Formats: sequence, structure tokens, C-alpha cells
Amino acid sequence: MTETEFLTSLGARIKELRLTKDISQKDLAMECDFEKSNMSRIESGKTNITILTLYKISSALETEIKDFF
Amino acid sequence: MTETEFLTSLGARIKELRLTKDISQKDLAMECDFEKSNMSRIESGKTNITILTLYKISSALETEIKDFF
DNA sequence: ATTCGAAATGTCATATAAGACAACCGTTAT
DNA sequence: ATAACGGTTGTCTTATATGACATTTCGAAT
Repeated sequence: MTETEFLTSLGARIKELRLTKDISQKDLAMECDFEKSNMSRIESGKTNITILTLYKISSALETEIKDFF
Repeated sequence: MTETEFLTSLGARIKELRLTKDISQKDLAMECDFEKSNMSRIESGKTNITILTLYKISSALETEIKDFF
């Protein structure tokens, strides 16, 4: 799996879990204390997210990082 | 779990998996194409690693990111 | 056709990860 | 005692993630 593919699939999985919670990127971003535009870039695999940011997202989604993979 | 605790435990887990492979930080770092000093900082939880770097490490250890959590 | 909400995109400043190099500390052989 | 090895720490440059703001696109609903 290329790095691009990896980031894309991670973003897709985040989106998937967000949608099961039925919330918008904006709401999730607010929970994580950052701006919705960044959440968009994360979900589309455009940013090489740091592990703490991923941790914030997993907490906001009340799930575990493990579940992103 | 605080962010510091989180990074520390992640680093410890990386170290743990590295040791089961019985290789040094230096060798693992070489596999990942970076320098041993940076691997040291990662394992001690001093850096907020990006997901692609973590991916490189998981590949080098022939394991999966899931196994770090 | 217009409005509204969700998401995507462009651009910026700031903080910091990545990556490298050198020097140092402990431990273990020799 | 002194190499050699594994790991740590200090410091630097460069690249880029974070975070913010504005604008735009896209659908859906009215």
C-alpha cells in the first residue's frame, strides 16, 4: 500500500465512523477544537496527521485509534 | 489518558515490538530510512509522530499499526 | 431560481515533526 | 583502561501539520 493510499483509506475510515455517529465535519472538528476545513482535509487524506490529532478525533468519536485501522 | 501518557505508552509499545524482533533502534531506524536518534525520541514519547512515520515503523517491524494500540 | 447546510479549497502564520550530525552516557567485552 | 555498542541528548535546517479565515462548490429542500 502506498503512502497516499494509506492516508486516503485512513481518512475514509474516519469519515465512516463519523457518519455512524451522524454528525457533521463541523461538529466533529469543534469537539476536537479545530476548524472544519482541516477535518475535511484529514478525511480526504490530504494531510499526514499526527498521532495526537488522531487521538483527539478518536476521543471525540468515542472510539479507539485501533478502530481506524 | 493525557496526551503525554498517550505518547509515552505508544513509544513503549513500539519498543516492545522492536525487542520481540530483537533488533536495535539503529537497525530499525535504518529500515525506516531515518536516524537512530529520532527513533530514540519516538520510543521515549518525546515526539508527536505523524501517521506516515508510524506506518513506516509498522512496516519495518512487519506488523500493523493496530498492534501499537 | 434561491436559500441553506455540508464539505472542499486557497492561502496565511506559527509551531513542530522530520531528518541529520555530533557528542555524550552506560554497560559489557576484551 | 579502553573499545564497542545501544541508547540519549543538543542543536540545526527544512518541510509540513496545525489552526484559522474566507471563498467556493455542491446538493437538497423549499
